[in-house]
Amino acid sequence: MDHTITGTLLGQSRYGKLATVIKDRILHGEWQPGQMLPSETALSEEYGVALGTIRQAMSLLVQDGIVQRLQGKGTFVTRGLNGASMLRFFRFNPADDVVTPQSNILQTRLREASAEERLLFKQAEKQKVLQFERIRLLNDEPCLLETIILPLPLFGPLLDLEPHEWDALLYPMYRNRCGVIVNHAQDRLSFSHLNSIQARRLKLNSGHPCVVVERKAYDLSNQCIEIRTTRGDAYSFTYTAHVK
Amino acid sequence: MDHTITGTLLGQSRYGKLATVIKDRILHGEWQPGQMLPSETALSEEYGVALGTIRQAMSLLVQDGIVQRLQGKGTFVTRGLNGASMLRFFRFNPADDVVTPQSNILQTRLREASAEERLLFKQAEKQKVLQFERIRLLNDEPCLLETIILPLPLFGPLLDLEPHEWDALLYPMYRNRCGVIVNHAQDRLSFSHLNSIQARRLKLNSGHPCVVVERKAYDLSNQCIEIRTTRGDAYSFTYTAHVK
DNA sequence: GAGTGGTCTAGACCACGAC
DNA sequence: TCGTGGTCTAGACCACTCT
Repeated sequence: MDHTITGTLLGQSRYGKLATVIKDRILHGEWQPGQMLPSETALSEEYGVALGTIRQAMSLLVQDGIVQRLQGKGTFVTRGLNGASMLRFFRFNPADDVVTPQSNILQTRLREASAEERLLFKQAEKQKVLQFERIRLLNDEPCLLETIILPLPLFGPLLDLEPHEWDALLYPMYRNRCGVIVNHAQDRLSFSHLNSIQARRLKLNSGHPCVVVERKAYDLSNQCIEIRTTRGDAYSFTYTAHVK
Repeated sequence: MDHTITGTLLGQSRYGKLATVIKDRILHGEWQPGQMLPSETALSEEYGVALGTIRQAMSLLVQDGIVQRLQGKGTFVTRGLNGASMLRFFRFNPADDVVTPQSNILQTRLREASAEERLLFKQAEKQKVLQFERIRLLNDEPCLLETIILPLPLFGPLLDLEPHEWDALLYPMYRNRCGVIVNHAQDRLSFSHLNSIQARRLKLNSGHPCVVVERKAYDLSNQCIEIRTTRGDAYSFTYTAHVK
């Protein structure tokens, strides 16, 4: 195979070009999530570069979170985020952290995408989005209320699901049913109050203080594939950030 | 000079040992913040290792935030955090971000360190701490209320200062007056309400919702050197976090 | 033992900054 | 022009995993 790196990608080092080329091959599905990439030596021969150059390219992909390297085993395409739970912003149960909360899908509806959503999702004109709400429960007590918006036609396979067919963890479900890998996300936190409907669902009083987490999730190619708004009791809010 | 890397640091790669050795030399003040380290070739000769090995050691120090490398210029010891402002958690003025808020020192007092503080600061028995409050203002309007605790004798040079002699930015002041470099910090966010004293100082009502940021700041050797608690209007709170 | 990534070497040349 | 870090090569050996 002639995968020789040409000079078409200007302004980059050789390993930079290699990284983007290999990334493209992954995005085109040449190697599926969880699968092993060719070994360093194989790639260095295929591209006609030194081992060290391949290694530098690979370390870029590791930084991007696109591949994962394991000594003695190989280099593997990432499976993306899985838990990435909103619970990391809240502390509902001081005792156990490892619990996966239950999930209740409340209602799903199909609607036209707004202008802003079409822009984020890079949708064509008059495309639709799938919007639904769900409640997450710990020990049968509601703790988080989520509104989730997904672009069509990418998430078409979810249209026919009954509420009880949804998994408790959405991101692995996106991968299995729609082939979508969630690679990273952006969370915006702010403070607000629950309206009466939200309050009833969380078994709190109307006007109760809450923290709002607005998440935009992206796939391997930096395409936004989910908009999620999560509300939880402000008194349960706790978050730890590391500065530089 | 015989700086040959011996086998005394077990379980590490050669560049790992080199990194800790060079880090120690920095911590012992051999090269001051802002100064240039010896070049790669000089270090490789001094330690009798290949250039690439020095480079790997250096990239570890870059990751640690201890040095900064500039092509064509050299490798420099970090000057640490400077602004690192609490304003990044709040949005008081949609227009301008670049403004440095004014600073008002309210009161300073010397007191015994609590057990927890002695532990964090690694203080000897019966050491004291310097505690003070300050208000930060934007356009002459108070926006943040801070309580700051510093260990003695490290921060002794600040004991004799009059309130007006304090700088608006504390971290550069720590460096200049006490030789303390703030390298990283841990912020813990939660939600609460202002008591009557806090409310009066922020010109808000008692019981007004607020966000509390509890910060622990550390120097180059991972020693905690400041405990800071900041309160601000919850309605001005906004924070963006990147997930993986 | 065969195959993987991790470490290390001893060179070479390039890109950038300062003088 | 010189010194700096950045890139690249073509080897070698080590540590780990699987079978």
